Amino acid sequence: MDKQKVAEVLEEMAVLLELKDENPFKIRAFQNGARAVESLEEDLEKLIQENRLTSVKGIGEHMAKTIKELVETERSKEHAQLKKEFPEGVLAMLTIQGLGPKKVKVLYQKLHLKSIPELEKACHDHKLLKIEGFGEKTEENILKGIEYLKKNIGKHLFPKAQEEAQKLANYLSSSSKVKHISIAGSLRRCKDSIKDIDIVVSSDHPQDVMKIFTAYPFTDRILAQGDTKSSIILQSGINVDLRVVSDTEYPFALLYFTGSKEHNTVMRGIAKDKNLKLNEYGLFKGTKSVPCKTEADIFKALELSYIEPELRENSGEIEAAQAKKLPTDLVEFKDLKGTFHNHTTESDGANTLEQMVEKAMSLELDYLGISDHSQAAYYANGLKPDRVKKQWKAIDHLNTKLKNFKILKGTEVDILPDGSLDFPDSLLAEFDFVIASVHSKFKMSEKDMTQRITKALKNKHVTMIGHPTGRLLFEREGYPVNLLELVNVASDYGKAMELNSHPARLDIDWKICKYAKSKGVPVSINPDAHRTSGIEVLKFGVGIARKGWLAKKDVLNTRPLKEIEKFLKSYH
DNA sequence: GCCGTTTTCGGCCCGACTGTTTTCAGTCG
Repeated sequence: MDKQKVAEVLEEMAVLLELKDENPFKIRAFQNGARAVESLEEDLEKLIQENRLTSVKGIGEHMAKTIKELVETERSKEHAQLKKEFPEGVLAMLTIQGLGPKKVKVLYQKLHLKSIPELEKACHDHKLLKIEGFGEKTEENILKGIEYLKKNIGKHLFPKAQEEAQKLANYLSSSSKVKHISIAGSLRRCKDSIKDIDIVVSSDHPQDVMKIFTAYPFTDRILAQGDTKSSIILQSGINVDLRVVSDTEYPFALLYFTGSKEHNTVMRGIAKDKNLKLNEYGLFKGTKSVPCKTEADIFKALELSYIEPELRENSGEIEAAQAKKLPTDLVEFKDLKGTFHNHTTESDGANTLEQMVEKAMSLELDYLGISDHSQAAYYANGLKPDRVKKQWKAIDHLNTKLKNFKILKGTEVDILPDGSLDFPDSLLAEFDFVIASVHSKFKMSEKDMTQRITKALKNKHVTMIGHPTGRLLFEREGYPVNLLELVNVASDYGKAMELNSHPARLDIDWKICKYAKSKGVPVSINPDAHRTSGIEVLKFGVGIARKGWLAKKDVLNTRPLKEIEKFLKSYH
């Protein structure tokens, strides 16, 4: 069992202990243990072999034994014992907003509710009112929470779907029967939430390819198997459609199955205007087909500039392609020269300043902005001014030792409910950059929230707003805020906007990126990294930025260090 | 359960909000 898996088991044990109403500090010990394992720099198996597990902070005798057991036998007796006490569905209830372990435990013990559907019915029948501590509002909120979960059922975050798709694509490519292969659909378009995986293959032996496909070892169920199309459900629960076509059909199939549906509809209309017919098999003039070897050829045949897959949402890209006004140099990962918004062990990060810097250097970045939390973020071990100054010293010291790399001193300062900031201006003035974020009091009216954030953005020391809507995909809606107005203010005051690259955030949304670009507001692609591997999520931010039509010049952190320092100086 | 320039027990990040109560428990960040 690998680190990630071990951490997940420990995390689940913490949840089960919570359900059992165990000592809260014991629960936290398991959570800490999980985090410690997950953020291990060293090889877990090596640590076990050399009997050094307990030397890791947060792992004691007991946890070390459990981890060893998990790695060596793939299971833990204690974990199995805990799981036996609560049915699966009871754990699932915890994913409902506003329902924690205490309430779930009562629902299970008093009403014998064992799953979300049972809970839903009980709410409709007003059975919860009988229990002390539960009222009408609670029932309403639970139902709302269930609604929200249902809305997102069967959807997956981009990285999860991407990983599964890539694994499967690699498996298929290893067959000599597969000539061309591409991941298509919403994954290829870099959408932030993915419903299923589409793969397009060209082959002279479609039946063989289908056999190989349905024999994929990580298949849970085969839904359909034909000569051109087969569908399976993976063990991870993701649906996969495979299309197999001939080599000549391949570019057309790829275009068609990349979509979007709306984009395809307009494309077919354009073909029709030229007396042509476009479908997944080809482009036809009467019964004669127009030969195209690549997607680019198809666009050319329709007198359009090439449209990158990320842009194919029918949101103006076809008109722009007709007018030859599409951005030609969409941002790429290699364009990023540095990045902001990174946490260290000073606040709630899992890795030290040194480790974060080392990672950034390995990604060939030239600068890294450190922005630990401010004092109001107690839960995240936010820094008081004296600790900020200590960190500055550490950064200064490390900077003198670094060649061709610079650490920028920043903060992720809390925006307090009245729009004021969690540090005095005198302190803010001394940071290289300031990210201002909302972490509290989400339930404000849109007007009040917009005012609150606007006030923060207007503070002359603030560089940008962090995760501007606070959304967590599939978990929580963002707070209500008028983003267009925020972008307008950013434009007026010469500020930047953050594109938080965390796959569950991807905040601001790609649609807002487009608006920011139109207003000349630079977008900063930030990782919001809480560990070294967290910096790698920048690639997802790049995907969203591309989707939002951002070219290299529209992204703040494609600028070289010298330019960035000049830009940041304007905030002093 | 983990930790300790406090060595074998006592402390472990805090505060706001909500909905339930009528003084507070549960949840969240």
